[in-house]
Amino acid sequence: MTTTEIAAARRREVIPEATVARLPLYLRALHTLADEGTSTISSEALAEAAGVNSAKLRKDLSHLGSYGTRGVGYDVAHLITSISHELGLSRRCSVVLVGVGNLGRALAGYGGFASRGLAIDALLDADPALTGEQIAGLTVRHIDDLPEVVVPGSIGVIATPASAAQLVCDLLVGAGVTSILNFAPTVLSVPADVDLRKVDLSIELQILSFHEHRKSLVTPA
Amino acid sequence: MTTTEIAAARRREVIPEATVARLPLYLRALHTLADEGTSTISSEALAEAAGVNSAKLRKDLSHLGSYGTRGVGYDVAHLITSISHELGLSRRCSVVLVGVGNLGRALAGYGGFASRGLAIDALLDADPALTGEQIAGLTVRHIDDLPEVVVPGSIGVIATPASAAQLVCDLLVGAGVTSILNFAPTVLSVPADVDLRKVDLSIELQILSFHEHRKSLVTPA
DNA sequence: ACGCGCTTGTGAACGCGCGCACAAAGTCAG
DNA sequence: CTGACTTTGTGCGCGCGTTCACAAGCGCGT
Ligand SMILES: NC(=O)c1ccc[n+]([C@@H]2O[C@H](COP(=O)([O-])OP(=O)(O)OC[C@H]3O[C@@H](n4cnc5c(N)ncnc54)[C@H](O)[C@@H]3O)[C@@H](O)[C@H]2O)c1
Ligand SMILES: NC(=O)c1ccc[n+]([C@@H]2O[C@H](COP(=O)([O-])OP(=O)(O)OC[C@H]3O[C@@H](n4cnc5c(N)ncnc54)[C@H](O)[C@@H]3O)[C@@H](O)[C@H]2O)c1
Repeated sequence: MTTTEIAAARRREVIPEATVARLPLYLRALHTLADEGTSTISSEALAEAAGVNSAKLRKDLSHLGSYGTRGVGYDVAHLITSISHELGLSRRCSVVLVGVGNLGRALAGYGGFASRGLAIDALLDADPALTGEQIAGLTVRHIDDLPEVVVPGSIGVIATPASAAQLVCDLLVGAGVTSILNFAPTVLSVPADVDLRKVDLSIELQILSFHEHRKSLVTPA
Repeated sequence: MTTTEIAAARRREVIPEATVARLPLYLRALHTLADEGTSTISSEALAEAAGVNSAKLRKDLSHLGSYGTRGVGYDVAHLITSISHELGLSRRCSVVLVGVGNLGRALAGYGGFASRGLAIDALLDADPALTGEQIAGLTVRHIDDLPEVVVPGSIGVIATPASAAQLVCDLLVGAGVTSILNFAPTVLSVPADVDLRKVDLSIELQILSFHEHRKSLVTPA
């Protein structure tokens, strides 16, 4: 890290969580725009492409300290660099996936991560029958090898059954992982310094089910 | 729907979106408790199991109009019935999945939905080579058959490449679907009366990447 | 050089959700 | 029956996030 970057990090205020969650959205829209040859874009147009309010977009970008030009808009290439750097995607980010079942295989074979600086670097499973198998160019290793594949900054992904999730989570934390994405439908407990996010498909469907149910109540068949 | 239910729906206030998102969490914890033979539980204990604040839990449940007993707690079985009904899970909810690729297959083979009143009823794909194939007890049908498999109240799931997502989305809306879950990394536009939720794994990883990057800044190696 | 029109950046108001803390309400023992 | 204990239901204040609306800033045409 250069001294310039350190200074920039100090100067920069803390970025609101809600903003962080939208930066990847902007980044995707910007990549699309760049591919189309667009070099400059207004907050209005970019907000439209990202599906958000333009004032919100401007406020979000202002947190980055990346300045647009009044009367013109934002420089697409500069914004991509700026957001990528802020998200830590400039230097490739290592991802360790635990649980190579139905979901794990789909994730391992997915190309959408690598294209944005994220790459799955290791596949782990407790099933001896799976270790050694080649999936998407990676060799499945035994869960006991976890400490060997974790490097500082690694992100852990849990795709095991719910019953094994807390155990695997503890192993990850023990190996030094401080950022975990959990697909198992369980509440996991982690130390305060570990970031834990979850993706729960059942919950998403149940939320939709709720609204569908509500619609059927106000509009009785 | 009985007149009692209509009356209940009228009496019940509108439930905050944040509460709706937590009901499935409570429901899961309650099912676990019921399986263990617990018949009564305090808000404190249930909140612990669901990983939320107990005051928040009580406020959430108060929206349901389901009353606990002071000094005792909540009746587990009654709460399960009450939440399930509120989420519209009492009568089975039909799910139509479009796009039987890596992710679509994983979803189709997943048993976690059916166990909670949600069941995938139809698999659709545009690839003629896939139509007729049996997956998880269902026959893959051609996307052109969409109108035939959609019933009132169906939930649509999009697991196609991003390039086809808006097209598929329009087809779903055209067929009468008003609740859609999208896995493709694109912004979709839908009429105002359609509920659209998205699950974006890349975004989750990028958010974790951001925090990991931040940690490395304040603790320079 | 200068003003016109466009776009950014942000001040301020609003609404929502969270969590503390407590009164009301019910249980249970004696 | 009474009193002590337990747990619910909620009033209230706080902080975050969203949005409107506008002043400040910049480029461009003339
Ligand atoms: N498949 C889906 O579409 C889907 C959808 C929603 C949620 N999920 C959740 O994602 C998780 C994985 O789902 P799946 O369908 O891939 O399950 P799966 O049973 O197909 O795969 C689980 C894998 O985890 C491995 N495993 C078990 N214990 C382990 C341990 N202690 N350490 C390492 N690996 C271990 C198993 O060997 C297996 O390969 C589950 O928690 C499931 O509830 C899956
Ligand atoms: N695989 C993953 O782990 C993963 C992770 C994150 C996001 N996603 C997203 O989920 C989506 C699906 O991913 P995937 O890996 O399963 O892709 P995939 O290419 O394996 O499967 C896509 C399927 O959609 C079908 N399809 C294409 N156009 C269609 C149309 N117009 N109508 C109906 N079906 C059509 C294809 O025939 C194919 O079977 C993609 O948008 C991807 O970005 C996938």
